[in-house]
Amino acid sequence: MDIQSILLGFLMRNSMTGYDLKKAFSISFAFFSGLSYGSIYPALRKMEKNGLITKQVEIQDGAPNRKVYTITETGRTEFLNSLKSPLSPEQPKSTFLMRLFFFGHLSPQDRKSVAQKHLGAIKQMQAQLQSVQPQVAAHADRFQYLCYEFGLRSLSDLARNLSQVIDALEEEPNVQNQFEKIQT
Amino acid sequence: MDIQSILLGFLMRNSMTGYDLKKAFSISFAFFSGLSYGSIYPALRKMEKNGLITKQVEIQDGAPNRKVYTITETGRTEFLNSLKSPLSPEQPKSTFLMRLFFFGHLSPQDRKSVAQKHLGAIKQMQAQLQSVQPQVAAHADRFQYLCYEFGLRSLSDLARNLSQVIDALEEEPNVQNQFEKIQT
DNA sequence: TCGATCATGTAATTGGTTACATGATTGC
DNA sequence: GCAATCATGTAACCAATTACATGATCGA
Repeated sequence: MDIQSILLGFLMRNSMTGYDLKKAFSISFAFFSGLSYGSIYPALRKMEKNGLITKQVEIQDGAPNRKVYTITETGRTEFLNSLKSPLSPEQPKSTFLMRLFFFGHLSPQDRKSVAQKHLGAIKQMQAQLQSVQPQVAAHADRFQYLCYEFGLRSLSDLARNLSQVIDALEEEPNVQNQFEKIQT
Repeated sequence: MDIQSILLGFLMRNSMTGYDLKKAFSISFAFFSGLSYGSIYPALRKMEKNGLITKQVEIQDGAPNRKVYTITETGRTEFLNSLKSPLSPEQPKSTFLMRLFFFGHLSPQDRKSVAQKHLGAIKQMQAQLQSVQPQVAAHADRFQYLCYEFGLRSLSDLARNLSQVIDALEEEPNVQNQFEKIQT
């Protein structure tokens, strides 16, 4: 989903300034995307030029004038089409996967350490996401709450998947271990 | 993992040309990353300048001269450090998640259709990945095979997770359904 | 008085992709 | 005779980030 569709999506509900938009998805969208002013303002300008949104300027004293953007009918149609358009296939491009690929170059201890640290980080994210449950429940609509649950499940799936890798690492084809097995 | 570390990782085993490198990860790395010449050649040049690799030129007749790159001791150290460096936290930035966030703007039928099509695409990827199992088993080392299994599990986790969303969509708070429930 | 909030925007940089340019050799 | 493989590279472009620039007002 490109920046344009995301901005349109938020503007479907309310007219907003670029500043408001940034805040809006810093709150509810933070988990999957973080957009900066450097991409928002140019995008808004382009969308206005293309007739997807209109601008009303509110003159202000101290601060720069507020530019409130409102979605047009064209914009609404465009957004709804983009929502129904085929999803690009998602690649499981995990940062961990690339490391694992080269794990043969690390010592068994280093492998375990890297993997375990990563698992720790994931569990921390999980805990953090769980802790915001009340806020999400209070503000999200039904589908946004499904998003939240989907995200939580993704994280626990990832944790489980990683744990299985760690288990496999433990079963190191290790001379010492084999010896011990015979001994006991 | 940046392009530099990936290239170094492949050069750890063999000296190679840019062309070889592209082939190497078109085969084994395809699942998580696709790099183009437009990024490989400049990267190699930069790495040579930084002393991570050295170049031997093999004069050729027809084709452009082969430039075989070999990793240096500095390069090896750099690579091993990057392998042990902390992993950047991975965001579950799913293309589907962003759609779901705005599902309130679609009709129940459109929602189900979008979600189900996506599930279909994922199952297809799964089948395709399963079908290359023999080739992977033949060429991958132990850790690369763990990668493969990790990837497969990620896909089935994703499929299961999506199915749960679809189930939740079925339980549409729908007047018709409620009426039917009372009737039966 | 100091930091946060409101509010806009640009410039430099990053990290890539795609398309273009060249051209011999080998196998079908 | 035509496509694929070998082999290099550049130029244009894209989508985004980060840092910079400006400046008032309000609450602790």
